[in-house]
Amino acid sequence: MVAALVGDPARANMLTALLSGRALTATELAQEAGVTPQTASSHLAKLEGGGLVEPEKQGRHRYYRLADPDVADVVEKLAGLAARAGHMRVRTGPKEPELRRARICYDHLAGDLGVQMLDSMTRQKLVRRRKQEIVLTEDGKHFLAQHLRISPEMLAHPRRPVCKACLDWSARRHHLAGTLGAALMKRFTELKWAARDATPGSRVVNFSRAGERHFAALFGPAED
Amino acid sequence: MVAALVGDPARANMLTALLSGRALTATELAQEAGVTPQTASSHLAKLEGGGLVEPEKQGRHRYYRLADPDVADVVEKLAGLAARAGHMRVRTGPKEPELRRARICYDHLAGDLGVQMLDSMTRQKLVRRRKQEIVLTEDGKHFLAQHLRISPEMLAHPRRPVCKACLDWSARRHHLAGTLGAALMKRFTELKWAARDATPGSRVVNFSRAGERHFAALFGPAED
DNA sequence: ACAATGCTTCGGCTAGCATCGAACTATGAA
DNA sequence: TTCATAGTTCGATGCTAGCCGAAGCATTGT
Repeated sequence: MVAALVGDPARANMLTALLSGRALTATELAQEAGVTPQTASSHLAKLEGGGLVEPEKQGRHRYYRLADPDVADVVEKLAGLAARAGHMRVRTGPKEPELRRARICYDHLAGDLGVQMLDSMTRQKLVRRRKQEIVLTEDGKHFLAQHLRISPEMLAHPRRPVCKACLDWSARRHHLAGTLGAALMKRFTELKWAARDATPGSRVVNFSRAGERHFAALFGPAED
Repeated sequence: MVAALVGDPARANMLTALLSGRALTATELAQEAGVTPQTASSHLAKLEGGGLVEPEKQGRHRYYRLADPDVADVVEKLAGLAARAGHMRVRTGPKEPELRRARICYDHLAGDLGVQMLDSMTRQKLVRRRKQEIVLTEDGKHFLAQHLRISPEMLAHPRRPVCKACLDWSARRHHLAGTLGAALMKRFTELKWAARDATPGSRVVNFSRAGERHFAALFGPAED
């Protein structure tokens, strides 16, 4: 029975954490639920079996998201009933705004700006996307060479792809990984458009005023 | 947690039995759930504590009914999800055929006829569906104005969408909610095509002979 | 190659809870 | 009153399922 799945407190916590629409890793969900990773793994297997969540593998991470809007709808309504019965749940607030905006994911740009960049590149036909696959177009090569002094040779690597879609945890969209994603981040740093936060262990990326302007000129959001 | 209450099979059976809107006695619910009266009593106390059901004492009987339409809605949607996951409930036999055929879901039409209507509207291109989203087409606006005297202005609402997919519990498909779903049901009632069952608390919708004919003319099933 | 990280599987422990038998209260009928 | 029926409370039992420690894969990074 599906309701039994939602009934367990640990699983309920996971589902409410996923209500934001973001995809979360198994360990993050374990923390949200306050259980060890082993336990969380078991819960997630059950949720998946019940069709409530869907996994997406990404490297050695496993991102989970709600399977479909109906599930979110039911979980919300259930939470509503629970609230009315006096059983209010603590609301998870927005954690760190600057972390959502721009951060390092491995070696490339993630967060809202990372997502915006990939969106813009797609719109400008610098890359072509088909499902998870991304390829650099001829236009894209010219664009990179002209504006950022990035040549195709710099992107060659025996084992790593040039372009790769990487799931973003703050926005629930993809951003650009691969050697191109890394090269772009490296160039932004060299040009002093952006720098990783000084705090050790922090993944936040701070853009300078000028950097933000230049970035927007190249990869600004869609204008409606 | 409220979901845990619905999670237990015995309690879930009781709640689905109550979905008809009728009030049932404790012993009847015990039979529905397939447990002894003692066990049922304990379950009912819990459901009452969680605000899901409300008792009404009458002589030496205790009638239980669902506490309010929101509860019915959540239980239905939960059952819908369960059905989709293949974990179809054993007990969900055609207990009440007329309930499966046509009933009120908040303020719009649900059940087989509700699903059929949305299907037909999609097929006739009166609405366009993209995933969960439904939009009224120009054809649809003309159709509504011509056959049902429903104008787009009547559907405007600051916060409520015109069209919305709502998961149906008996059929495991979607039917039409939103201001359009409500307006259609209202018009059916005004035209005396259909009327809510007289039994207090019942959610059954009865179509008249003529009403059924008119409905079929507009939203009849696909002919193969 | 090796180590580190993310996640899963396995085994055993434990707590919670659904279940029922038996006894108790309350309403209604003779 | 006495009996019958509806429903509850109590106590004992047994099963399920959540939980964690330890160990096993898989992927990535040095």
